[in-house]
Amino acid sequence: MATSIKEVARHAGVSVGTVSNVLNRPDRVAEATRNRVLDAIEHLGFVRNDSARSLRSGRTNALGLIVLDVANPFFTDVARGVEDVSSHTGSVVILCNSDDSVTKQETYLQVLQEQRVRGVLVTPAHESTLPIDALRSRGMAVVLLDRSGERPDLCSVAVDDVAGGQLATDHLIAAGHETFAFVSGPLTIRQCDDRRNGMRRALRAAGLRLGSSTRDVLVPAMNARSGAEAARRLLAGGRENLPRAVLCANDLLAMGFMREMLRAGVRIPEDLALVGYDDIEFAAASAIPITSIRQPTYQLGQTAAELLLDECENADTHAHQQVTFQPELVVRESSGG
Amino acid sequence: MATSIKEVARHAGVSVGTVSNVLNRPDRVAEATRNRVLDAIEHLGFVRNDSARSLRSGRTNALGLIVLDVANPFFTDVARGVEDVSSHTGSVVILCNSDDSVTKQETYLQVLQEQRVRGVLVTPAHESTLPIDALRSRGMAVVLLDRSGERPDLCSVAVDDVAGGQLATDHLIAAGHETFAFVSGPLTIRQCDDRRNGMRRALRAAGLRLGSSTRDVLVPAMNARSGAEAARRLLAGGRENLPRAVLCANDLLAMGFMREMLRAGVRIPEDLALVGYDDIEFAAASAIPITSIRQPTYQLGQTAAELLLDECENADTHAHQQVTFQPELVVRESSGG
DNA sequence: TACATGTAATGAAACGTTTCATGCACGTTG
DNA sequence: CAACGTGCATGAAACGTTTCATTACATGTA
Repeated sequence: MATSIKEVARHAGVSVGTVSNVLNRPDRVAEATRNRVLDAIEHLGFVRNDSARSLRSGRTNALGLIVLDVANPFFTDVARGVEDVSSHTGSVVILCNSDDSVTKQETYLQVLQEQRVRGVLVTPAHESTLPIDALRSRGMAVVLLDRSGERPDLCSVAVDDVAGGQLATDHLIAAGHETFAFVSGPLTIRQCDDRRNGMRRALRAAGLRLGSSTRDVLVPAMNARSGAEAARRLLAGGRENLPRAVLCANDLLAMGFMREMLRAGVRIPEDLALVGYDDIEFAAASAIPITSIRQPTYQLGQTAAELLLDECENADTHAHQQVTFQPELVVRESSGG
Repeated sequence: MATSIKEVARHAGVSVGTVSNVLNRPDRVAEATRNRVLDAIEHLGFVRNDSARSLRSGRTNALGLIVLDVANPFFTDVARGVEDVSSHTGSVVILCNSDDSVTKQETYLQVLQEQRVRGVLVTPAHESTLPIDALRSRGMAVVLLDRSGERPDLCSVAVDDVAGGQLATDHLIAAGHETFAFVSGPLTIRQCDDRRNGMRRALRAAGLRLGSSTRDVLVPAMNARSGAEAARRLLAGGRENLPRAVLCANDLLAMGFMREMLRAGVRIPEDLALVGYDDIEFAAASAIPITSIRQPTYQLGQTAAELLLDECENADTHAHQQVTFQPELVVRESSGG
């Protein structure tokens, strides 16, 4: 079907070895010969067969990326960072959504091994333990995404969610507020738990008694609908008992929360200051722009890809790193500017 | 390095052919032998080498997906649809962002050919002509994404943007409005142009004179910032000259537009009815929920992947299809409910 | 007993590369 | 003139599978 190196060789009147050299070490071939080969390639429309290439050489130029769900803007940006880095090195990204399912994750790991990818970037599914040593022994590098240094013999890249929670809360404390609430999905989600801990740490540091100054409002999901539910629950306790400052575990929650509060006549930020998390594009575009915590998601992907590629290229000199990025406070109207 | 079929064969005391049969046609191998081989595979931690597999068989199980940018929620959902379908058939998706650059697109097409992917799903970069016949002649199936049937000998999947513009406008006309504006990015973007044409068609059908009843507000980008700019430009013409109904070419524009209008004291929908496009998640979550046009993005990806796989599997019976999905109006507060 | 039938397993060729030891033709040096 | 580099090109082996013609053996039938 497709033309092979052999046909090119025949057409150019050289041996296959020479064609391979033209492709891989053009400087070792005399100019006249090289041109003859290049003409033949052009003329026949020859395209290298990467399967043969990597079968023989033992290395592919593909990377695996396993995320929970690309439809989540967080992972989308990460994916973009990964793809940009790897495209610069001529590598190719195989995209996998695990949907936080251990089964899917394992299936994909198997497939990626069969593909003999050079390495995988993986956000481990909830509660799963990656068979990292088994992967390693098959020559696959592994970098953890969005999980901080659980193992020192591994590269990982994450954002410090405790610091983020703290940052947001410090901002609210500085504005003089004294009663707080944390609106969040289940605390079994690591991000939620970390952000909550950051909040509590900030409150303690400010000398506030946790029991009386703050409360948690836990809802089942991390979307706008759940945010609205949280607002209704607080409103049910009576207008006079509302907290003065609220931190939501992500921006979707904050948007739903805000809408419900406004509808009930609560003024933001005058009556209640609000801070979200993630700084998605829409946080700035909403009717009352939302103060939020920005994470360097794109950079997260970039860095992870760079670490992985370094581990592949320079296996001997490579030093495993646990990179933790610091989040950033973006102040907007919802918290009083 | 990695253990091969040969070692498995030796360990199980059979020939390599038998191991291959256990892997590919287990029913042709006697149970006792099969178990012996499976044990050996388990014991040695053998993982098939897909490079060798596809070199020999001439077919891979990889698909190429070239989009303009996965960071765009539209393409993210499409990608999700593609990935779900292909994972069911054990295929793998190679993700490529062309950033609407012809050069990048060509680079990726080259790489995908080298990978000998079974086919590509591609949103062609602006103004580019795909070398479809060349791809075909190398055995690669092609399905166009988000471009409607330009060629009858090709599968394509798209959403009818003209119908969408019409749908949105009919809704505004039905509400009794008589002065309109279309807020949009450059009309060189096909989606913008199509949606505008749909709008004009609806206006004409309602017997309105285009020249006096509607105007275009064109801004450089399709984001919230540009939406705000469009609003300021209209406000500069005097409050009394504002249109009564506005269609924005996407929801981000609509969000920025709305914010600026609210800030200027224009009431939505009382003073001005607003309709967006795309129905992104945040359209519903915004302070005044935005009426929008929903597109079946996930389904778009699914269908495209299915068409591609059918073209690969059943090359002989496959009939090329140009699928056009119909968009849907989602009415919310911003247009008066 | 001889023969056909069917089931299992075998062994080697082939896929398209890369790699490496080898060969050849020159020119240079002692 | 012999010996030796140097620069290019060659040809065959190897990578790990799949595939297929062939063999081996057991069972059933005439």
